[in-house]
Amino acid sequence: MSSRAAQPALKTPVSANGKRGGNGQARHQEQDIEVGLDGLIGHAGYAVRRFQIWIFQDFIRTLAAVDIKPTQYSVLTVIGANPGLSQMAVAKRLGIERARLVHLLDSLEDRKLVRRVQSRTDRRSHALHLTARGQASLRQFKLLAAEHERHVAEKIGAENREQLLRILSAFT
Amino acid sequence: MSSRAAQPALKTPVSANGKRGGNGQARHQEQDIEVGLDGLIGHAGYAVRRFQIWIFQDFIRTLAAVDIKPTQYSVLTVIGANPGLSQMAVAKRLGIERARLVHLLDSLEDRKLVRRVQSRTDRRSHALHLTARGQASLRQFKLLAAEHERHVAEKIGAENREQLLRILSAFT
DNA sequence: AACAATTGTTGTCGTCAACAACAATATTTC
DNA sequence: GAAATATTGTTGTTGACGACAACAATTGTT
Repeated sequence: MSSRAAQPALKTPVSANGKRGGNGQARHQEQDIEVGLDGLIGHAGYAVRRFQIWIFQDFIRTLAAVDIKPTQYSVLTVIGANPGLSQMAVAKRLGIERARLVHLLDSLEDRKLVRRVQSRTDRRSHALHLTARGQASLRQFKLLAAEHERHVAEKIGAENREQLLRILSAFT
Repeated sequence: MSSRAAQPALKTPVSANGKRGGNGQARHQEQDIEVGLDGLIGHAGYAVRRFQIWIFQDFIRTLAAVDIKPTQYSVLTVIGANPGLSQMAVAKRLGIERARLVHLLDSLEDRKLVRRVQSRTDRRSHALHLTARGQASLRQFKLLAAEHERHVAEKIGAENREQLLRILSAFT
């Protein structure tokens, strides 16, 4: 571990401020002081959560001009690769609830990127297709997404990114 | 569903066709058919998101008996390692908004795990401390969190987990 | 034909991030 | 030292999101 005690240490680098030379002048520099994470370091979940936040923010920023968020991109990509899928199938594949997918598709349909076509084989379900505009747009989105992916590579290193994809390939 | 789920996904995107009449009998087995992710594979963000969902669910499940969620655990850990921190400092360190931290601390204070002590050097701020009960509880939480971490190692492999932590160490 | 399951839809609830506004207090500036 | 500015904790609002529950229409099952 790094510097600080791993156990219930009552002393801490941060609170030193309170005891030390104790003149009443407390300048607000607490923010600069190193705050120990203790047990949090070594937790995969914490690192993954922080990384996921970063990566989503970069995706949103990179695709801000076209106003496409990660979930929307994933829906468009799956429909583009598998035209005619039902909403249930898309939801299942992406781990989205069908109730949520309804709103996502409403938005994408409003933007004329997706069409819900009544299925002839099952009148309950809708066959999902990209419109011509949706296909053209998706091509552009993919270019921007590739740029985002380059940002990731810059951030963590190209070979680290490869390793990451390999390690997490089971979750796709 | 659609008769033959559009296409065998991984192979040919049906794009060009669209009009292939041959739908025949529709058995509802679309769910079993492999749905291609196309461009989604190779996107770090997608894999990371799915993994993060899995890892949080396992954490919540593993610590369900003590009713501690990931964010609560991170707050307790940081306070335990750095007693006397202000709410602002904790929020900044963990990337939580201070508005959100208010509710988190309300809950933890109700459960007698944390105490907000009025700071003598800055009457605006609260010095955060674990109660005796909070310290004892945190020790138990850490044991359960370690068990969760073992689940992660089982899921992706111990050395893959190590690599992951190394790759993402910059985000902690 | 009666019953059960699936699909899309609507709605509610709880979590969470992102803001905005505010009172109390602290710091800075003149 | 007084006024202007900034920070801290708090409350509230908004919107995205997952988890559920209920429902009509339709399909599958017995």
